[in-house]
Amino acid sequence: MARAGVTVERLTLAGAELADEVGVDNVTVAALARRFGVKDASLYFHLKNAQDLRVRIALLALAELADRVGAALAGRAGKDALVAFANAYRDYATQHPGRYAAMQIDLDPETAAASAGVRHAEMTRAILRGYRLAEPDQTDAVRMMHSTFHGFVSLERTGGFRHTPRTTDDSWSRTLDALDAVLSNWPSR
Amino acid sequence: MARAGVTVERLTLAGAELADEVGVDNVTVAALARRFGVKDASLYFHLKNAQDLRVRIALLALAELADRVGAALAGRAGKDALVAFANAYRDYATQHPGRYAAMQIDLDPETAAASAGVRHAEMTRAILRGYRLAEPDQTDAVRMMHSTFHGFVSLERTGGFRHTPRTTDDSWSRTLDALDAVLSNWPSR
DNA sequence: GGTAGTAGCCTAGCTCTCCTAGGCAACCGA
DNA sequence: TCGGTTGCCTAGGAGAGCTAGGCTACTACC
Repeated sequence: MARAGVTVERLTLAGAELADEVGVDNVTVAALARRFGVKDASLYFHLKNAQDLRVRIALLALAELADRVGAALAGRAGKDALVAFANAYRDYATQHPGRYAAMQIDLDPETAAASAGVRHAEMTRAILRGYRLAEPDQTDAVRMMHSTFHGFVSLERTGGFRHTPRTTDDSWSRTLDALDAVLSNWPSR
Repeated sequence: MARAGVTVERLTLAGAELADEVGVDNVTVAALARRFGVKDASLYFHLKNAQDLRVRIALLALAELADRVGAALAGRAGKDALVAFANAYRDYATQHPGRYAAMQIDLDPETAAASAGVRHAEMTRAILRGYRLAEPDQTDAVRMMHSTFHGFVSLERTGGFRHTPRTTDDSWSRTLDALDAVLSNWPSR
């Protein structure tokens, strides 16, 4: 009997594609096995369990997004960098909704610390260099920025903005203007 | 045989409690049936299916949150109203993580239109009256506000801020200051 | 080039969830 | 008091998650 050539890497990638097609919640070990023409039980040789698969997809997505954001950020500063970061972030979520949703699962601390999430944090802080914020304002600003990006993208995905006619692209652009404005003029205590 | 007295309302409430205890994803028809001392199949007399249950929990949560926010907003205006709204929102998410997570599920348009989500939108717009923003800035500001709240609360829940020592309460407070500042001085095109 | 060991897949089978079909008993109104 | 409806039941199928144990293809080493 010919071997299917299954590896954890191929499983994770196929799982990520599956997530983008049918949503993370519908990424099952059984469906993935079918995609490889293999029995579901066979995948437990490569994966600890179903949650392990989802965590791997999340880590892949984090790394991919960090790569994209890093590339978008190269050679830019100030508002230019802010907009590039934000658009790379939003574009990734739009093109890979399943991967983006997978990123939101709760990683345990050590896994999170070893993930590309750390690179995200560094890059977010790098943007703020253009705005000259000292601690603890910097941390607060990083958190606000991340909240705005994630919140907007997340609400846009789940249809939270659907009831108003205005295009989300326009609101996104103006939200970035507003974010730039408040970062440039961070209110003092 | 004595009847258990199961109703859709009681099921929804118990489902919401279950969601807060074990997470929305673990709210199963079977677990709910056990809680009522009844067979799982019996619940399908009251519920269409498992998704129906989750939608009902989401609608309950939306209504509860709208009530809280409405109460918090009474007699307030300007930044005072903004902070009251934001804290009511965040407190609800903290006290009812399962309900809050349930709120994020994608409702179909007519269900959403009939939900308390409409009241949320109205109240969010009401806050902005204190900031004197005209359309389309108002819509953009509403979206940014909602994004910031949801993003912050959501990241806080999933542990996105865990890697930095600063307390999230402090960052939250400063984020609201920043939001107030940018709403007071909304950048023109 | 034979063979021992391991890696990669299999079948069988358990539990759990979701859901349907069909049955019976408790309650309610006429 | 006697249908009719309501509320629960049992039985059972499909699919997901996962374990145990077995067979086979490849690899490495002599």
